Amino acid sequence: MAQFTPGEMEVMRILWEHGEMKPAEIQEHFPRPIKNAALRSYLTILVDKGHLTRRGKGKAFYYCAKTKRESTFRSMLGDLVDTFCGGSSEALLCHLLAKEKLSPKELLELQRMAQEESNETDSSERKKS
Amino acid sequence: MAQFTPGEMEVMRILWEHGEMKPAEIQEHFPRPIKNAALRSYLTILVDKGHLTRRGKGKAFYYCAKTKRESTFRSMLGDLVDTFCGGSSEALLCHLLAKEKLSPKELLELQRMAQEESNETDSSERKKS
DNA sequence: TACTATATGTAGAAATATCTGCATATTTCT
DNA sequence: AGAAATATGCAGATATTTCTACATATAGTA
Repeated sequence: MAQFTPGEMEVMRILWEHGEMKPAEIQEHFPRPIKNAALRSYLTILVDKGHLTRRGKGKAFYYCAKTKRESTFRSMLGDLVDTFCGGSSEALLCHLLAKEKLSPKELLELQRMAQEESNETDSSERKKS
Repeated sequence: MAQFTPGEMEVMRILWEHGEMKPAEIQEHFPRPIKNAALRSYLTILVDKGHLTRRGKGKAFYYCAKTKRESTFRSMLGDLVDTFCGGSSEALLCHLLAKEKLSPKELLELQRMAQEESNETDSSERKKS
């Protein structure tokens, strides 16, 4: 799905975090110094690719992420799992378990919290019906 | 550290899997049709960047991955965690636990296996001393 | 109105990634 | 030696990413 260049990725990160912004604001949050027009060329490309929307508001244009953070995360995580874990996210889980060195008790507690959170998400999405 | 383009990534994957190969062999394993010379331009760039080594063997040059699969994995996983999990790999673990829906028993078993494997790796690396 | 600050539009330069075509060299086989 | 198959060398075309420079537009204000 998504395949962002490094510069595009920075823009998406900033807009995911802060919501709708105009170029000058994004520029301030950029992790390295960048000229306004250079930044705007990223924005134009991202709009063309359908990852951002743009609307005039007062004097300036405001940009907003259309491609969702979560779906990008899933897509990139999937790519990583395909490349390095033979497509099995259980293998990735295994890798993290080896690295994290949690006690069995801590691990079970983490699992409980994780599944609680995902249930909350599910039920809030179920409101629609 | 590493930051591979899509084409470079394919080459690295193939060499990580198969070891030392010559261009025509890599070409056969490439996931899409690619001309020999196009593939070789990837190889030249990867040698220049220090990710591959090259040595003459018989008529042809053979290429071998110098940048390790594991370190690339760690680096890319780290980037993903920085971008989407606030730098905490525990947050990524949490995400996977929510998705995987393992029973507590299965989870603990997985942890046991994961930590055993990583201990084996540790001790084999310790042979050097 | 004229000045200033802020935005946008646009053309295109520079660097890099991807790919093509063709000439040349080396091995192998007859 | 001569032909066919296999490799390499290299020049450069094409596409994309990243960036620069400058012209123009618009709002607010002295």
